[in-house]
Amino acid sequence: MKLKDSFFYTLRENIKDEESKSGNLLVKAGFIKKSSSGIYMLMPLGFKVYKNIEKIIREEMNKTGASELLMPSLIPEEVYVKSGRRDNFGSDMFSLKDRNNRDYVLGPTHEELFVNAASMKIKSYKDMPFNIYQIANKYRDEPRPRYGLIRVREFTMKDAYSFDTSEEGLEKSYQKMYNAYKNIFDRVELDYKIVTADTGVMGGLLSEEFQAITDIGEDTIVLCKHCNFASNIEVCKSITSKVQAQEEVKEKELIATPNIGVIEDLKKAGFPLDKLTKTLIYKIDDNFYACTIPGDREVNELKLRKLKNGKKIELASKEEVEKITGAKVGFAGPINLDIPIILDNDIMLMKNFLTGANKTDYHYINVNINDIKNYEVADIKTVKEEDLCPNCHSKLIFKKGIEVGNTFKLGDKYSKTMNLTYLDKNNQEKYPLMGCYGIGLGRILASVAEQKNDEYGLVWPLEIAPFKVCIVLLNQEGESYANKLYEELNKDGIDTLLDDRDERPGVKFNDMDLIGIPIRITIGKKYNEKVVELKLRDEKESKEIKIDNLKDTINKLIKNKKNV
RNA sequence: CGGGAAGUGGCUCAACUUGGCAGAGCACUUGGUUUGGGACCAAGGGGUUGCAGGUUCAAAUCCUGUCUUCCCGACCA
Repeated sequence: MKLKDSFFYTLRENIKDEESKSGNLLVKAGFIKKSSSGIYMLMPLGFKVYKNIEKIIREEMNKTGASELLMPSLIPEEVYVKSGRRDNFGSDMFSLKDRNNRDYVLGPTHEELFVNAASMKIKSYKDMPFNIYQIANKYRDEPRPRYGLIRVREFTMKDAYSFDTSEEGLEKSYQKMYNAYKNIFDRVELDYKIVTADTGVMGGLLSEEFQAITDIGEDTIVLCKHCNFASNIEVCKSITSKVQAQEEVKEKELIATPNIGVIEDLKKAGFPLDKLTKTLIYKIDDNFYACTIPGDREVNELKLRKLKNGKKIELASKEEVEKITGAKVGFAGPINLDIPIILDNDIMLMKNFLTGANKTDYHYINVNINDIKNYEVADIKTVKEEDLCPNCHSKLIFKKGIEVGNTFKLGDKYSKTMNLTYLDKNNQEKYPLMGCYGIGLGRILASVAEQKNDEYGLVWPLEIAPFKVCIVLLNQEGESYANKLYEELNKDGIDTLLDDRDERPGVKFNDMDLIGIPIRITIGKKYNEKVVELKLRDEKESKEIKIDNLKDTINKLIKNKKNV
């Protein structure tokens, strides 16, 4: 790209509508432009980065032997009704009608169509394993798009689907993808962690997320300081950090606690925090449960819902709580309740603790497990930082992450609902075992931008940078040399940009810094002495280089960077 | 969906409280001087103030409605 006669622009001021660092920088540097909420145009520079990411993904996918294909975006609604997922997606689906008043949706994900496609081949156990994938747009009407390209409504995703006849086969296919994903995220130089996660609307057996680490991450990921344990907080097992209390068991006692309902107030009233518990009434599908946890903890609704195999979980309303407990909100407790009681496993280690009395303005103190009848014990609380690692019992730390990739072992969930079968060796009808594997291209672009920038702008990793080299032409006598260098580098496959604009040096330097080109060649004052300058975007100082050595140096730089 | 904020040339914002010719900086055009980290001088072009309605002699400004965008939350591969 020669800047003079091409569609290149940058903005000088921050964009009001883009608060996230990546969103702001990408718009300012002319990589993207918002079209409407959660929908963006990819401008030439952004499209180049996008294509570089796409290329890496395609290369790594093809290396695994997967076959690329392309699915439509417009899909009859019926397809999702059949698989039972129409309701799961609800209003997250963009839906529309065709001229004959038939219902269509814009595909939010493509498991169903891939199963349909797979059925073209799958007849016998001999037809597997295989893996098919596409790089295509997905549409999800997010309730709240945000952070530039991070959470959007139209986005490009690479989604792959593997089909196997056995657990071992699925495991093998899964590992292949898992390794390909590691290669991909290593090549784009993302700082990421792989965590175990919830299977969510995908369903299935196992889900692992590839999380880019950044402060604006929407997920909290739990890491261990010592071992390699890593989990999304949603599913992170909580092992107790409490020790069994060693005191004498006392007799429970009803005490008046007028207007002191919430934990904060109980603390202020002088009750020791380690004796406090709280009991929350949850409604899972249509059943109520009382959940008692230590006073300083939070219930993990996902874990609780899964414990009861529920579809929908919500806190009971004020009215429902009052009806169930016979007391105002704030005084619920596990004693004398008519609904199932779930105690967090930490409660089992406590003695002489405090609970609500199911009587307005009263609590029990010195409650012990024996005072509670018909309870169930489970891990229902959310882990905290400094909790113990379920794996090695060191301390846990938290980080924020953006989910840039996700791998699922689906098992036979979709082959069953969509009735995809094959005949095995014994002429028995069986369901193939599936895996599905997604990567968000825009999210990679945005996450890298979010992680790699400085006060001057973006700092792209070499392999996905829109251009690897930029030539800043400051001395008109060097013009023909600049053009020659530009042609030669591009011919050698080194994507190079030439800033031949009639601008002041400061403007050129600032623009090149803003758009984050890794290698900068300045043709300036010393061109007459056959010397140019070379500066790396992520280094402060530039160095002078003889023209004769320039191409060698650039080649070496690119080679070395790749190997690192 | 709940809470908050904002819509004024391409961008960032002022004028709104107290109604009276719609402004500045950046960007753009022309001329000149400049030329190694976002130059300077001069002269220009560009806006039915998100949209609709109302009040008024007069509305960017007051009132009503509506749309859009962002932020916090809820939700979410």
